[in-house]
Amino acid sequence: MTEKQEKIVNAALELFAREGYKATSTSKIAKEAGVSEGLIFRHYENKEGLLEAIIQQGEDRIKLLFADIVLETDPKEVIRKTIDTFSKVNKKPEEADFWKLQYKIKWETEVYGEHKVEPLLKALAKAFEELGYAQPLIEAQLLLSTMDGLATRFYLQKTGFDIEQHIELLKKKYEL
Amino acid sequence: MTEKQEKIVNAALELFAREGYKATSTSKIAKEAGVSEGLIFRHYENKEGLLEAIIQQGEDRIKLLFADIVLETDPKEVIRKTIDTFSKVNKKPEEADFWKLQYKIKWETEVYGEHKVEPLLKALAKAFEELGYAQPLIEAQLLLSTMDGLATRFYLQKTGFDIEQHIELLKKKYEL
Amino acid sequence: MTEKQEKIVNAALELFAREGYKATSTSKIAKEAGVSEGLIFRHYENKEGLLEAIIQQGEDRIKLLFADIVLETDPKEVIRKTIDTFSKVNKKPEEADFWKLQYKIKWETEVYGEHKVEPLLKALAKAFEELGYAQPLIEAQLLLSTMDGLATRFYLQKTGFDIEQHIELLKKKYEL
Amino acid sequence: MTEKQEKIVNAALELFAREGYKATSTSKIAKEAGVSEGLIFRHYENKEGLLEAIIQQGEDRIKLLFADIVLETDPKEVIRKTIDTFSKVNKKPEEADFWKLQYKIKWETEVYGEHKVEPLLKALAKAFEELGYAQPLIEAQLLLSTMDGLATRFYLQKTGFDIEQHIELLKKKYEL
DNA sequence: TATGAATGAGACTTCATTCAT
DNA sequence: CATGAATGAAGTCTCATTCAT
Repeated sequence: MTEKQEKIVNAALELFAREGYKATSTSKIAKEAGVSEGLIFRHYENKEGLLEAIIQQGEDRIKLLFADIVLETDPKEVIRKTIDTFSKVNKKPEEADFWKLQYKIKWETEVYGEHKVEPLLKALAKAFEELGYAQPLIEAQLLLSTMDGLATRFYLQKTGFDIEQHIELLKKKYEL
Repeated sequence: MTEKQEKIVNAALELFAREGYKATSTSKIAKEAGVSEGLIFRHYENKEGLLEAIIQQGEDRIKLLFADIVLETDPKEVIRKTIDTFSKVNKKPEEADFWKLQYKIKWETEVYGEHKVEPLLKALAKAFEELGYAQPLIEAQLLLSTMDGLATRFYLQKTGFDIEQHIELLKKKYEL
Repeated sequence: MTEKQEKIVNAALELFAREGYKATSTSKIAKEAGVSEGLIFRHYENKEGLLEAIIQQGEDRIKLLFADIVLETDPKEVIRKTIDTFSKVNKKPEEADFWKLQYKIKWETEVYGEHKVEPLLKALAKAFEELGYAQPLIEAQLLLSTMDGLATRFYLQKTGFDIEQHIELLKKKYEL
Repeated sequence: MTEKQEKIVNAALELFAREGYKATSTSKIAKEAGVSEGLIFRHYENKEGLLEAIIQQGEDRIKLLFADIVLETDPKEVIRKTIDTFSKVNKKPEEADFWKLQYKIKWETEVYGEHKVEPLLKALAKAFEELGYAQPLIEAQLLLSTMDGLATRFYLQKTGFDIEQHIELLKKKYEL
């Protein structure tokens, strides 16, 4: 990846996250990246190709994040790490765009991206099972949904939404 | 609202919900509505104006839905009704577009629309307080977030996502 | 066909004939026609659609020209009229663009457009047969090819190429 | 001419012949030739320069082909050789692109290239004169036009156009 | 010699919006 | 009220060409 290529990806990531994929023009991306518009297409063929490259990057990053959790054996630890990873990640402001895009893009592409969280879901379900929960899979899905919902608020509700308290409450509910 | 006006709104609602606001052209709306493109602008001045009209309609409808809950005095009933209203509404296929748009538009406009749920949030918080929960407001927000997250999955995860089971589990957690 | 539509077609015809289809930009057409570029696409969907409309027009016109010949019963008349129609047509300067395009477009689209001359070919073959020529179909094809070749020179050879003399010679060869 | 230069010319020849000059991008040529795009411009300055080089090559080749005919003294032989050369050349499939381009390029550049056939034309006219034809120059031009027309069909009419029969008929007409 | 990143102009096309009818 | 022709700006993408390496 050349230097300019990186600039393109960064600019696109920021703009897609802020304004949305459709609402971001390639000329805006080029201007923001300080690059000629044509270069985008030399490297990515398509505006969509650019998006896909960014999404792919995201997927790799997510897998990396979850790898640690999936290998964990203590069930309580699995749940705790899941919640913590999620909360930690959202707090790094320099990665905010990246994560916001992951949520936003779901609604623009209408692809939920189940497979991305599949390993995590399985690990969570197993953990809940070991802890004796009645419906471990549903339980796991519910937890992930709750965190999805919290993220939505976190990213869209401008006025100080303090996610920390919700995280704490959530942990208490799972006796962590 | 004339007959044609209604056709416009319905077509726009469906298309905005399915394809997104930005991705829906006024010409597509006109074609879908069986109306000339110019007519849209006679009635709504703007594409944005059309969206606002639809959002306004939505707000009215949501207020109506919640009015009943807000007046409820039994705290457990408040929580139960909140969950049930949400689950009932998502199940009516003829209203699916309407609700989907509510979720989708948040991400396109980056406006969470806090005020829409404010009364419901207050009622829930009061209910949790009366039931002796330690952090009633956080508790209320967490519940709403969970339902937001469930809706996201419901609307975006194509392969049979059975929301019913999650609803049941959720109720159990609140001892309903 | 509205007034502006006609202007578009005329400008396109002229430019396609002069510069070629590929080498003519829609913006040039719009400018030449005194019309906004967008209008071209409202009426023709595509640059290609515009070309097709023009070609279709041509086909209709050609059919009309040939209709007369095909109905002729005297075999010598059939051949004479074929040659004369061809020579007359090429001489009208206001139609030059139209005919030039017919020839030029063959090479850009790589479609010979056999079907266009099929009825004429049949009529010629029948005429040659009645006149006792040994290979009437080949004879007919050869005549048409000769006229194709003459047209090529006529349209491309800038310095005075006097087609009249060739026509006369051709007629003599068929004893007309 | 280096090896890569040859690859460029060959690729360009094929693409220009198949798709046309305007419709062939330098990037397509580079890809087809297995060469970097920049190299084309190191060797030819221009896309147009590349075309001219190819055309020049063609001219040399044509002169070579005709040299033999021009030196012939027997008038009937001149005519026969002209027709045969033309028919032989079109039958070699590995040279098809080369010849097709000669025809095609006329229409894209609107240059008939009279000078290329001038010596041949003169030789033919002389032959017809010696054979006592009334209008030897017109006669010569007519013959060349016929062959032009046949070539057009040969190159553009996909469904089996058997040029052999036309050649035979043509010869008969000149009592060869 | 050869590459391939980079560019700027311009290609085709879509879009929201206006306006005469 | 309603149409649909018309527009100008902007959108995505392609292209010939340049240049540092």
